[in-house]
Amino acid sequence: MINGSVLLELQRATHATLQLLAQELADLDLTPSEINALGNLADGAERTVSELGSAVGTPPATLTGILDRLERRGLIIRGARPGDRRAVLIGLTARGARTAAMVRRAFRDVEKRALAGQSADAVAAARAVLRALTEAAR
Amino acid sequence: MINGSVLLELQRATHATLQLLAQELADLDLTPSEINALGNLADGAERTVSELGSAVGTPPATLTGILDRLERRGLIIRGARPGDRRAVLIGLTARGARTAAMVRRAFRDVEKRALAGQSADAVAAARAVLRALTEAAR
DNA sequence: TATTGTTATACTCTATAACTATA
DNA sequence: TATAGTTATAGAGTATAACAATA
Repeated sequence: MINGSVLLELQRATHATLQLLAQELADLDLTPSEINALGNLADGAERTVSELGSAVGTPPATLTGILDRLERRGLIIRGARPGDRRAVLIGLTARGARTAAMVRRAFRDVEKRALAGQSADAVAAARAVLRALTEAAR
Repeated sequence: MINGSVLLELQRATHATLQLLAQELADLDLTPSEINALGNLADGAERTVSELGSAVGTPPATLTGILDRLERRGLIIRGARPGDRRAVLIGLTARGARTAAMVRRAFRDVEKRALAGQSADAVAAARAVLRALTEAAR
């Protein structure tokens, strides 16, 4: 039964949750990609463009535009990586960190609400499956 | 740990598998959205634009453009629904059915390969989690 | 009046390849 | 030569609102 395909369900869930997140964060005026980028940066660690790209799943060329907008809005800064001046380190500004914290909270809220009826084991299994799918696609 | 967020892993897995699928189906020259639409239509059942839209997770206005291209390429046909001439029924052409079958096979291949190391229980749990996320976002 | 789908608009995302700077 | 990132280009996806046809 193709409509029970894990991949179809995966895409359905992604679209649905991204729209919900964009709604909940409507005040911040962020696109799905911007939400995704900030969600990944929310831990405060700096990342190169390539590293962030592989975390969010978009190629560097696409990320450039997304980062341009985030930088123009004062949410991130681009800096040089010591020892390799080709690489660009992406970091959050103070304002970006506050925004990212709101994004992170929205993530948690949606997860908590959506997964309330699921056992911890089921969620752990789901994570493993998601990671396996991601790994297989490299 | 935010980078263990289920939602971040969800988006990562979706991006990664969609790119893999587009690669494997490169000969068909389909975009991710077209792959998603054909994957949903592959069971041969006709659907209205709204129904297909909620299955793939895109609003009708977006779907119109995707369906325009699929129709121009002779993969789908738009027909009227008996009894309600507002609705448009989307069906596969013979050629579209063959293309959809290839899409479906690629889905199965990717799933089989990616989930080889996962137990049936884990996959079932993952499906349940995906459905819960989808449901929560309605 | 409400619903279904399409149009219109403006912007964002995407792939690809060419380019610059650095290694 | 290879790598990191940006730019350029053309096309695809998106949200929103307005619209036509039908219910």
